[in-house]
Amino acid sequence: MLSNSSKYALTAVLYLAAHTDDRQKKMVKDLSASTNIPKAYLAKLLQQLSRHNIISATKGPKGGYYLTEENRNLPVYSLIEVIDGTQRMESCVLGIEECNAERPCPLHDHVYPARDAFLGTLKKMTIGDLSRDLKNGSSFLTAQQ
Amino acid sequence: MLSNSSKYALTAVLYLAAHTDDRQKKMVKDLSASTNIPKAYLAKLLQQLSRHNIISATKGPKGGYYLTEENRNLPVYSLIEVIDGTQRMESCVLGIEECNAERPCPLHDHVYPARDAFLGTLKKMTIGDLSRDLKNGSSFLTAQQ
DNA sequence: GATAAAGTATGATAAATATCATATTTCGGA
DNA sequence: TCCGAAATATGATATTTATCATACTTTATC
Repeated sequence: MLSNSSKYALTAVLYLAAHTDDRQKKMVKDLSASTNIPKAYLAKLLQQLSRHNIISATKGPKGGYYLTEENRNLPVYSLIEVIDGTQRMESCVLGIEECNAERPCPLHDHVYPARDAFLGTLKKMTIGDLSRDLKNGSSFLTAQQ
Repeated sequence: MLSNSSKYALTAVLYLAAHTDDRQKKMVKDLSASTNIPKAYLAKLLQQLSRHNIISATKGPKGGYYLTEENRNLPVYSLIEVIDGTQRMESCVLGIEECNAERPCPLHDHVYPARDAFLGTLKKMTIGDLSRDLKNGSSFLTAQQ
């Protein structure tokens, strides 16, 4: 449903949410090792997110990526928007341009309630919200070792 | 959410459901024209579906693609399975292998109810079900001309 | 049975996505 | 103030997905 890029990006950002703040930062290298995401690819994704102010970064020694309080309050969907754009999740399931309640595609009335609930959740939940379970050990980012 | 291929395939099959039966068949060429799906690409998709008995075909003059009663009773999801496989829709939103209720990813509990409802609908509704609205003019496969 | 009209099989090309590599910029600390 | 550690920018390669093309097989009809 999400692109690989979004999956990687979201995983990395949730990791940052659980393990960084203004004083504790993480380098791409370490993030890559912890999340099993290819380093160079991850670097590119993080750069995109940083450019759009979804995450924070400082260069130089002792630098790295991290999340501010502001970053944490962004909805999960804002990250997906930056990486995948809005089209992928929001356009008609059949790809029909002019699909709406007045002129619905055959799937419209049947699947849209569920899909809208799915999207609604992504738009409502923030990065910080999701990281809470991670921090207290009731959710996980990697398979059991 | 669906691949382009699945979107095309589903659109074409719903068109077949509304316009064909054992006696009224449609050639790829006409299907392509009616649905605005590239002809050669559509041909390949229909071949896949035919090979997996999702749709029916007869060769030679007067031949073409069509849906039997049996074809109509297949759930929409069976078509998606053939084209996209099951992975795309059913695997963890974050792509984590071992993600389940006991060891959930951070999104699991929040988005899975909605996603399961979405998938459930695709598995419950049949091609025939969806074609009914099309036939009586209360749903549409193309944008207004 | 010859012919032409259809689907079938297979492979080639194009575009998008995922992945890798490398040079540049910024900045902390000796 | 200079060195190295980090992100940043840019571009190259590989893989997947979408698209096109073409030769082959089956079958209705004359």
